Amino acid sequence: MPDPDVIDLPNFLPYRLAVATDAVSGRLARRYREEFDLSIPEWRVMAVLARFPEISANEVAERSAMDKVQVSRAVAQLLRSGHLDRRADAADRRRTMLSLSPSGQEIYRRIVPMARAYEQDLFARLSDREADILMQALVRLSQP
Amino acid sequence: MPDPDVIDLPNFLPYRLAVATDAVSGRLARRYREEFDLSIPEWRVMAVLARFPEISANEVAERSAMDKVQVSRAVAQLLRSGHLDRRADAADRRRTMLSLSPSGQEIYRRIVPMARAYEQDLFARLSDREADILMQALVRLSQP
DNA sequence: TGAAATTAGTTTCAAATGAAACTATCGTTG
DNA sequence: CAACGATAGTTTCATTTGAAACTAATTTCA
Repeated sequence: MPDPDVIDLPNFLPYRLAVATDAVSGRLARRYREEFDLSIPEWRVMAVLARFPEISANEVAERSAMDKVQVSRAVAQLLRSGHLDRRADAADRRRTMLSLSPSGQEIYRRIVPMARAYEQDLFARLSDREADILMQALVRLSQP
Repeated sequence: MPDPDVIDLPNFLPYRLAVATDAVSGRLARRYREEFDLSIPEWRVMAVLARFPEISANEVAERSAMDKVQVSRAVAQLLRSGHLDRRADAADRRRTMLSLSPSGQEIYRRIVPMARAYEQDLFARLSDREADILMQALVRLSQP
């Protein structure tokens, strides 16, 4: 019977969640880095732009759970490595419209199977029902 | 029906996990900081020492999913703020035995109800069965 | 209209983090 | 027992990250 005055870290939800994310993100980050020389923020930007081409940096931020500073830095790096194209918005010259360059599309095309396979590897540890409940629980925990 | 060539970030498990952890840890970190002026690594060290008094820094690292550098830095800070006591191990003078100081115990005693209440707040978003499945799923995802 | 407030995005500076090197002590074995 | 390797913990240095300040363009509204 657990002592109510002492917290058992391995059973403490925020800790367990952080440990799981460290493990899952860590392995994935290593693959992005080794196989594609991308950081996770860079990958997120590419993933958003693959799904929503020609959007602004701010819209990328909204769709990737990153702030505008993170996006700005990831975009700068992706421009350096040639995976992104950027053009000024004629209607509002503060905004810049972003999209994957041909090289970015090519890399993205190669990332997708790896990312899917990795995700499948994770889901293989769970039954379908457990996976559903997990995904839904994570959404609930994300709410403010 | 989902496009197999495009990944939908909000439904991608590693992303959803990272977003949930950011939310959960972020809110908690803010409270530790505001109410107790502690970082999460410092809190982890204290939580481990409350449960396992008089252990070495290495043992703290093993029990807190941190590496020895993180533990060393957190311990240094906790010594500065007076929440930890440290004494050399007579048998092995490389090791130092750590424990919560009276002030550390006092802080810990005040943290526990806050941390439990916060965790309860999270679990309140889930049914008991969902919570069980979530906790178990997180353990499975943490495995190498 | 035009000054003030807002928005998009970047840069700066300080603090946090990670990897590798380092110090000190201990254990092992020739 | 002396040299060598292993272990506990710290420090250094480079990179990453976060918060705030900044620039440039746009919108608001007196």
